[in-house]
Amino acid sequence: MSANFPEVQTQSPHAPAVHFPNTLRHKSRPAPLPPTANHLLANVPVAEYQRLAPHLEPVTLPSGWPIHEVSVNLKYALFPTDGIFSRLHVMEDGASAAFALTGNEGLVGISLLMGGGGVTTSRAIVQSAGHAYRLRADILMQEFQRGGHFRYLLLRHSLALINQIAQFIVCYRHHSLEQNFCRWMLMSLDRLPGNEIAMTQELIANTLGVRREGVTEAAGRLQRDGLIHYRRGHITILNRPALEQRVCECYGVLKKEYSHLL
Amino acid sequence: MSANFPEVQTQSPHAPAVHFPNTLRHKSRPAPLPPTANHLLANVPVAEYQRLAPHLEPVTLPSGWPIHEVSVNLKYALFPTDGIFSRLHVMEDGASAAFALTGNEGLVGISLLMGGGGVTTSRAIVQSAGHAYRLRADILMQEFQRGGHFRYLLLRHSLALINQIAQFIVCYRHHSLEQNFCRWMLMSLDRLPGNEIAMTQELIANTLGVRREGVTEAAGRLQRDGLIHYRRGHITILNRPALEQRVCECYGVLKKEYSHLL
DNA sequence: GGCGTAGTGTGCGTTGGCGCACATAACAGC
DNA sequence: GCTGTTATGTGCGCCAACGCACACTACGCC
Repeated sequence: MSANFPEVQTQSPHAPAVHFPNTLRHKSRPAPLPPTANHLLANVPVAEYQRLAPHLEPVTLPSGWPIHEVSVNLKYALFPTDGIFSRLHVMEDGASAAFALTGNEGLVGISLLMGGGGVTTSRAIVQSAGHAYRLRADILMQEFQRGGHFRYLLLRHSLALINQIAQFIVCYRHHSLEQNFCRWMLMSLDRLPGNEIAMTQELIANTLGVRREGVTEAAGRLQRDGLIHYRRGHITILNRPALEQRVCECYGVLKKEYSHLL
Repeated sequence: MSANFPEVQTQSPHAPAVHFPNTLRHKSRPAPLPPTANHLLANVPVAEYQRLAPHLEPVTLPSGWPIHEVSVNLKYALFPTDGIFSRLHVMEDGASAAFALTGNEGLVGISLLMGGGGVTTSRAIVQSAGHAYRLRADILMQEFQRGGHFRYLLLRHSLALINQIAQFIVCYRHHSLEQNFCRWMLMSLDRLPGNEIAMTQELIANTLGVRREGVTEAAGRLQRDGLIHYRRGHITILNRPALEQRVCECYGVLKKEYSHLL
């Protein structure tokens, strides 16, 4: 719990337990990446960047860390440099589904920009450990109000987010569990350095909003066909082209949308 | 096809045929509603409103009218005063699902604001005939850039839209066809004057991303239980409280979110 | 190096929604 | 009123995903 982490903002004092194996902190080295590893920050003009830079504080985010719960007031926005961040909509009975997945192409904390006062309506967690730079809400807003290129970038990213969520809708609605799973793996892979994803099938199931056993079966099929290999909590992609063959169109659409951002 | 209508912007010259029975134009009287019947416009401060007012052109929108297709450049944003507007994400094979439903609380044409250059990634159609005021893209952008309260309202609405789509995700994922259907009816009803919705089961099925027969069955059950009555293309809600009993939590969540906007 | 827990495998029966193929009925236009 | 079209009703078989129950096993920890 070093001061490096963004303040945890939980609604209830009895938030679901989240595990932070000590090893994780060893595995992930101190952030070697500059803020410009984040595509948004990288594209901010120098004049604007110089105003922001002093306020960018590096944070290390271990896998499973809850960035924020529902109905909290955000104090910071996060600009990831590596790792993956997942936004989940959770229902009363605990059922959930991810509606967005963000890496170093975006930011977490949209509701700050959009006049929501930073009040969240969803849960955000660290899907894959990584690093980010956090920016105080007031500094973010101040720069956003100035209306330079920074604002353009943030709005443009918000639009991409809307499109991503809309695509998730049809994907969840019309495609099979296996296709959802393939899309999720490829999207994750695009935001990770290697070809391995560290995540339990249970968590994947929560992310996709399906049964854990369903993930087991799909993963089993894909392993049998030699596309992936997995062991407790780790998926290794062996044959990415074959995976792209098997995924639904949604992956391609989202990837194209993402490329437009650059 | 009076000049009153917003210019139709189709990608292909062979867009799917849309029917406009002449009667529809008779049923819907000439727009008696002022621009301020739209909640966004109603809340703009006078000084800003006076800049916009000269550019607001009334349009009449018949049921089924395609506001825009995918991949077109929007020339106008629409501020509805009545009627319902539905945004659909369509896939290659034609399968679709609505990801948002907008009445006089919002606007259609978000992508103009968000730096997308008004290039759409979805289809928008008129679900229930109504009226709107259209605003030229350049005027909209100009006022948006000024950064007054108008911009705040537009951003706030965009956030509500994001939350709406996210809620749709879990609703589609975890709730039954019948619950989706009930939610859709209640949301539509909230945006309509009477207690009748004019829409065929075929179109409802496209909106919800399910089979037409599934809608027939669900509607049959609800009619048998006395909650609704329907005839070719018309649903009348007879027992709204019972419907609210039967709908999933999503309706309540969305309604609450919407009330925050006011 | 054993122990316990968290993660995974498997096998049911159940079911909601799909796809297809028609039958039937309501309404619009003449 | 007649007629053609468009909307709705119904009955299949089928299958993906569910819910539950209970193995099994890998790995982290002491």
